[in-house]
Amino acid sequence: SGLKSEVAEKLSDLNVSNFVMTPVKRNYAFERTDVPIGEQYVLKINYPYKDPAVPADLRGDHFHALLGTNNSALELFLIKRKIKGPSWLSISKFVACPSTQRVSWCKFEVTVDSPKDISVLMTSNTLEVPPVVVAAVNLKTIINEKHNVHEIVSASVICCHQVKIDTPMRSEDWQKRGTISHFTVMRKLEGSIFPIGLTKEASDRNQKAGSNVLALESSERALLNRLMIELSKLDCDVLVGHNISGFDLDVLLHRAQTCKVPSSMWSKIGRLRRSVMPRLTKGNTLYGSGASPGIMSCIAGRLLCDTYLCSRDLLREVSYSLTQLAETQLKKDRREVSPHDIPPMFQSAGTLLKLVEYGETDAWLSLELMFHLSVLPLTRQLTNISGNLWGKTLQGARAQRVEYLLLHSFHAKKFIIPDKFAARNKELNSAKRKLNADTEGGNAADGAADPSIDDEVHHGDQGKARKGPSYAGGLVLEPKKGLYDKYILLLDFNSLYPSIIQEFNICFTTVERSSDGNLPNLPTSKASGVLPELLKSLVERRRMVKSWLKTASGLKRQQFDIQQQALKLTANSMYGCLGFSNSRFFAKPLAELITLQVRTYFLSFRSRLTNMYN
DNA sequence: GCCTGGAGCGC
DNA sequence: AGGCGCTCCAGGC
Repeated sequence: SGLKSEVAEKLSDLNVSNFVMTPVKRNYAFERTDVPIGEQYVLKINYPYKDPAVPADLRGDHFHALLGTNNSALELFLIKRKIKGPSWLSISKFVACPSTQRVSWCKFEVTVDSPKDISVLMTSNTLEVPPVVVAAVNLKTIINEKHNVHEIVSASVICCHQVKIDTPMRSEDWQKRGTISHFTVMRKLEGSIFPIGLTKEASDRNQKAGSNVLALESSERALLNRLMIELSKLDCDVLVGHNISGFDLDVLLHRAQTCKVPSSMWSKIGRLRRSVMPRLTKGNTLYGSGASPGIMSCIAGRLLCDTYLCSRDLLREVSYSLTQLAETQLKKDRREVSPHDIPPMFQSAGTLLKLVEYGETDAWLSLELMFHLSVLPLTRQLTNISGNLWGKTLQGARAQRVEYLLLHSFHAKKFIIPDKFAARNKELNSAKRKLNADTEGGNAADGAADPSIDDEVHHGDQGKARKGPSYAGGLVLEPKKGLYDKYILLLDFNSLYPSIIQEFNICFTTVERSSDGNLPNLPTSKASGVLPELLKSLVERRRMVKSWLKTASGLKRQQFDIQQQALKLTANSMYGCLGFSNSRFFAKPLAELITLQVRTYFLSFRSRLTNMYN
């Protein structure tokens, strides 16, 4: 037909030679006004990722919108293969990779031709969840005054070889003999030697342990090399540390760079072979905002658990320092060592062995904190519910969890899903940038503020300019002052917002949005929307798990408890993302409609109560 | 005395 | 890199 030949022509203009086109039936229900709502025939185009992407704003005589032009390969893979978090996969066809062509440090690497050769194993319920290897890392550094940087003098690792990810681990579970190993690698200060007796002590310890538990190196470079070799031997699945993403990894990779550690060494911090060090600092310089994308790419293939960030998320404390948390959470004393305390410790073997002890203790405390908070089972559950990446859940990324939950749900019901950056906003933003640049570069004496900028600050639906609320939320009644000494009734609704969404069938698919963005009407359609169905299934799953919880005991019970918490958390997170202007599923009219129903319901509930009890 | 914005808590 | 509602407080005018 005309459409096919037009598309074929446009694709060959882009040098895309190998493509497949199929007419398919798909639904659309999102915010683009140039795409009709409801079911229709669309042309699905497939071609390899090696070829360039089609510009999202490309139009033709036979088509007037393009969607999904810029989807990431990873997202497409997870959504289309219906992979929801860590699970057993079955790979039907693969070839083992010859050692010369490997891209990873993995013991076993395969190449798969088509994503369709990979599918979630349906019979996986009967399979045991495999344990993972967790390595806790702690660096001790001194400060180089001249360059104002940290230099590493010692690195300690505590490794736990049999960590369960489906149930919490009690101390006696993970502290079992034979499942834990430890080592510290230390170096001497520049231009000096190790204190007398240290070398002997180290070799004694190593002999007694039957392995290298204390390695002494002559330079920072040698220390880093040794650390990488030991870490690659452990080949851990999870790296853990207190503020590891804000400090240890950053220092480690910067020092590897400065000391010219070869890439064949430093890249063993992750599971991907790399030859060039990525840009380590990029954008987020804010303290406590997690590791930079460059750092994260270095540890690809391993999960990162920062107990400082986890504690901030899961606990309510005055301070989240390891010392404070060790005291309040673990009931343990911790000795604080600042970088300035360290150089004097090099004067005697005794104090230097203390430094080894402090390093290993810190790694241990961070590990213990991770188990104490059940970080791995909880984040794994959340990830299995939403179907995102476990590593992202470990970094927080709540909005992304909801995004994946909805991506999976809508894809399963044959909906075209919204693009990551709506083409409309992109055009708008770039146009605005251009406008600003023109104003600045042009006549600065003009003085008058650009009305479009002003406009954005006040309305502020998108962007960081938003300060005040953009729509009405919950209703708070004026309290009636006085002393109530007879009865005080506390009423708590079960998941109020999710219940309202279900009760009034509020969904992208059911609510008709007006083009001016005004408050829409309640849906009249009987057919259940995707959001209400999704919430219903989450609530049902939770009810089920809670019923198992009643009769279970021990580890099983804790496992169910974590699962039901995760289900509740997921259901309750969804509304927040509807009102989040940077969300891919941002739909202010829906969020507004939900809060309106909550207010209306609340007022009618109050009048029923006052009628009943006067 | 009035207004505004940020912090911090609540759901 | 969920939302809004409310109180308190500091600071500018």
